[in-house]
Amino acid sequence: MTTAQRLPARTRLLQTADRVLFDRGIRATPVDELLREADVSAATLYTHFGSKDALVAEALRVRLADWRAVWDQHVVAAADDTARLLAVFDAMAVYRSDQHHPARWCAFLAAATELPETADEIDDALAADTALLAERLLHLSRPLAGERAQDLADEVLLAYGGTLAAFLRGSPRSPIEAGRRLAHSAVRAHRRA
Amino acid sequence: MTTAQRLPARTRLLQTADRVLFDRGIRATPVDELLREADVSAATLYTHFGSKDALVAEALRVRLADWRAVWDQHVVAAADDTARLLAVFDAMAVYRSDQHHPARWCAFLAAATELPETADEIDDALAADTALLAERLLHLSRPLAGERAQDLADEVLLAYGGTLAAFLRGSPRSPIEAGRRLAHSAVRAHRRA
DNA sequence: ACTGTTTCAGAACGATCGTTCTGGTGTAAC
DNA sequence: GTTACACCAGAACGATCGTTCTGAAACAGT
Repeated sequence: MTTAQRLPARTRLLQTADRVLFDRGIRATPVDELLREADVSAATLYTHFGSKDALVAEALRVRLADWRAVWDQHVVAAADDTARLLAVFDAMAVYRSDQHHPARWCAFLAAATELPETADEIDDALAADTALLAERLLHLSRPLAGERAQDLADEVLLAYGGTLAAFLRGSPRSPIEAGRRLAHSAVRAHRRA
Repeated sequence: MTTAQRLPARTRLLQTADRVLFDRGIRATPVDELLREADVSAATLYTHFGSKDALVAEALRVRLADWRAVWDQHVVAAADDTARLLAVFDAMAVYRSDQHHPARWCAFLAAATELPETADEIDDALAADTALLAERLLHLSRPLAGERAQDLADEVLLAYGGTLAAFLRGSPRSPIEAGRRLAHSAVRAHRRA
């Protein structure tokens, strides 16, 4: 058991937080459980992050960066404007199936629900997620809907959020397929107009 | 201050629970705060409900019944098949603007997020909400999409859930309008097919 | 070998919260 | 007037949890 291959405690904590907090619930997971799973002492956590909330906020920032990268790949790989806009659903499928990023549904919406009126850091992370989605979807909607791009972007954002809510609800069975179809019909509606 | 006009403690508790729990957060609201706002003693709460979770479950059941009634009214008042399917968005607008039913977003999805692995009663309430939505939307989709009614119902359910998630996210600004447009384009897509 | 840094295990503290207990008041039926 | 029931105020208990403290081990750079 050499220490050579061992990742630093901070990294282990972040990975464990991402894996456990957003899958079992943020408030439902006590700090002690994180410490046990990450094999880290309490003192180390609090020297690195200062509080559980700050760890949550940092885990959200990392998650957003990862998600953004996955989404990027699927946008650049898409063939045409429609595929680029709908790439968000393909990215979601890949991101969710990735064993390194389990989650009951959306980590950001879960944080907003579980932790109302807490650290500003967490609100900021949620705002950053929403801003990324809104800006990108608007940008990707422009070539398809022109002046009506904002409406189309709003609709695709709703289809995205509805897909996430469907995971929480457990219905329908294939949320991503339904979400993609929904967004697709929104695109067709705007192209005709 | 005669006692004549005073509602029974059980009713006051349920009304307060509906108003406070789902607006400020279920876990974020301590029992003591409910007791203070309902002007009820702790002993009374526990003789009537047995636990906070049971009170939450009962409040969810009442909320579902109220929501179902409002939705009903809008379905029967609708002019044609399309309006009947989209009536769920009009009902949402009315239900949300009703001062007696404030909420940060959806009480059922919030309960599922805030209280994972708790009382079965609460899971049952969420399941009942999803079942009501799924069955009704499927029924209302039949005259519009025939054999593809399930797909259309899934899509409208996603648009509905996305609208709720948009309230939590704060974006877009007018979620119900966007949700309605989204569902409308789904209907048109299925009518053409 | 010395020093600074990182990390550890584990106990302890303090606050919050759900729940129960004690003892009692007010009201309505008979 | 007594019995029964609904309700009250407030203290108290027990459990959980975030956080801090104590004291020490492992390791890196010089």
